[in-house]
Amino acid sequence: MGKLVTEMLKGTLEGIVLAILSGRPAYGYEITAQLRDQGFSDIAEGTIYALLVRVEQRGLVDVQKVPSEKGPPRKVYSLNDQGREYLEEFWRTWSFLAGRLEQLREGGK
Amino acid sequence: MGKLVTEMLKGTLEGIVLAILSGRPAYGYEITAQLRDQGFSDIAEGTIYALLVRVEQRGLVDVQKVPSEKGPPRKVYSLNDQGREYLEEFWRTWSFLAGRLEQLREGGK
DNA sequence: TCAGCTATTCGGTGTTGCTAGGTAGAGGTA
DNA sequence: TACCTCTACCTAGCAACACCGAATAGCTGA
Repeated sequence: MGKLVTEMLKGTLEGIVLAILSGRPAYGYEITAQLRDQGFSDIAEGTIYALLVRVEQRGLVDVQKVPSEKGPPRKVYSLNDQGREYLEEFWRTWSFLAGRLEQLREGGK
Repeated sequence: MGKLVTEMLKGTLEGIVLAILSGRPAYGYEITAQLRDQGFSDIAEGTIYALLVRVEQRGLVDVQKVPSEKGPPRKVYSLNDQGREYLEEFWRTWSFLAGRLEQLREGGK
């Protein structure tokens, strides 16, 4: 996709990644691949790693280093309680925004 | 609301404003007030004006200066054909993103 | 005259995703 | 050995965007 998605991802990508982690723990490389499979075709790897560092520093996730058979050790992230709380807040905010936009879309027809 | 909304608005606020303009022409001050009424309580005025300048420079809107009875002349913006096309693209992108997030939300339960 | 509302503009800041590299481990091939 | 490929992570510099704070300007009513 294009620049539109890029701008929209600002603020939502974080929630997306946390939502993925709420399902099960995962590591950066894996998350990137998963997102690409799901249609976010041009997500940059660096973006995900930087994002994971940020959420870790904010204490939303726990990290565990796990050796890989195929390369350098993986940093496996898992959502902790604080992260789960934050994710709920994210969903509330998202619902608000999505509601407004839905309304605007209806009105515009 | 908080920082979450601020970050989410990046990329979507533009579409929101264009969607408002697709209903009828409007000027900056009016748009700001309307957004605040609709729940975007802490939208900064400066943000809207800057956004309007951007979309004007990209040729998505036409501008007309109209005298006001209550203050300085208003700059009334109206969506043109190019803007209408762009707005459709915006909705497509939004739908994609909203779909992905909806799916994630379901899965996370 | 001065406060208050309307209406627009601008400079500086922080956050965020992208670009474009680099580092490093393990396996396969010539 | 030398080289390539895949896995896996990291980093510096950049552009876009929303916010903050302040300034400017026109009009009205106390």
